[in-house]
Amino acid sequence: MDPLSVYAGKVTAPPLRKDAARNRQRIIEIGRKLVADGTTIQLNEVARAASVGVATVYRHFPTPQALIEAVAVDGLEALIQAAERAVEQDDPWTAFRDFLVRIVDAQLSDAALSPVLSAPTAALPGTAHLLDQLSSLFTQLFERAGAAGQLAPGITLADMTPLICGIAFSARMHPAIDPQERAAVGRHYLDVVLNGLRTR
Amino acid sequence: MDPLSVYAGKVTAPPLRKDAARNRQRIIEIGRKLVADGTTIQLNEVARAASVGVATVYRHFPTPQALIEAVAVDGLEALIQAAERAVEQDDPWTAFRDFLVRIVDAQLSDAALSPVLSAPTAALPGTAHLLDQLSSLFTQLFERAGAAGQLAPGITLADMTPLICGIAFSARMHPAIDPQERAAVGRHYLDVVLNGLRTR
DNA sequence: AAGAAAAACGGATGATCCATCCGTTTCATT
DNA sequence: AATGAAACGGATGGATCATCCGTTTTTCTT
Repeated sequence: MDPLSVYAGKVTAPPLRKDAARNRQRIIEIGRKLVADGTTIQLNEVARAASVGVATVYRHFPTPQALIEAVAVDGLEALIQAAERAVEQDDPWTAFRDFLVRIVDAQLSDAALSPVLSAPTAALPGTAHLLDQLSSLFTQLFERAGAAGQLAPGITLADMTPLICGIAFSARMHPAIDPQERAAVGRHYLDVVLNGLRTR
Repeated sequence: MDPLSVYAGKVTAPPLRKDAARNRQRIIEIGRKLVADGTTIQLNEVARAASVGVATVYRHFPTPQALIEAVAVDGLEALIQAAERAVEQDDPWTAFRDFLVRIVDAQLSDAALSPVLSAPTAALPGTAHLLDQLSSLFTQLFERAGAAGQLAPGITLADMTPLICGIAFSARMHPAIDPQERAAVGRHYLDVVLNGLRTR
């Protein structure tokens, strides 16, 4: 039987070989460190730091962007869980607002998230799937808030991702040293935008 | 007499030699084209396109950032003029708002401006000077609006540059094709933020 | 457990990109 | 026209990128 047909259409790829899984994990770990430090990712350098051949890195992650996405997976899953909890919330506006607080905060504390959330297209299929889930949940939150008459007219779903990423961008640009303070700045900017977004 | 002492403290450098001025202009023209196209700037490539030696490019602009700043000069000067006109405006809020509209629009129509306005430090002394002028004029606009009681408490001068650049970032992220439409999106996002900023 | 097939590995290496250095040319000055 | 200073160009050494292929490791089969 052709392996291609076996996995065709599946999101889950065949399980990795033991050594491959180990190396992949090592690479991601190094990637996480580099992303956190704000260093621009160089795949050759990642290989050296992970004590792994260059080709191994390139096989797993053809581009730095792909590695960043792999690093972002945990954060994306956490956001999806938060969105799932939010859709359970009774009050549409509270659900909407709390989730936005969460997503801004996440972008500021996890440097891998911003590039993934603001990238037009994903490099890894796994990321695309997570982004789809997140997008679908967020759409619900947005439409519920809109249906409850809480959103000013003229605001569309397509505006939300840019606005959220713009807020994170602004907060990152603010000359705040300490992460705590930066989170507060992000929260502040979000409040400004939410004020502007809300029906008055 | 030591040339250093002659020019010490002056912003204006000794006039360029004829050939140097010509080459500098050529290089900037090519740079303008590349920036407009959104291409990442490679100094060797710029040299080739400008029919000039690599060293000539590096002598004038040690980094891509420096070339971008040179390209941005016209836009910066236009913004300074707009700010000067705005401080003449009678109504503090109108002056403030109109200038923000202008600066957002400028960032969206001139791709060289964003990196310069959001960069923490300038690569060329000329840019630093222009940014200082702009900053000083904007401070006046901001403080007048604040003194008129039009700004919500909690908003500081240090928030304004991040917020403005964030708005431009958001608009650039929006999936709008046509520049006209993108300008409208930027204007829209600015309205949202201004709503949130204003005392109610 | 042994052997074979498949999967993954590593790092040498050619290709590409970067930026400096220095011999030559052009310009301004007298 | 001569001289010194300023600017020029591009060859080139150094760094980074990413592929290719001979070797090793794992998994599967019998």
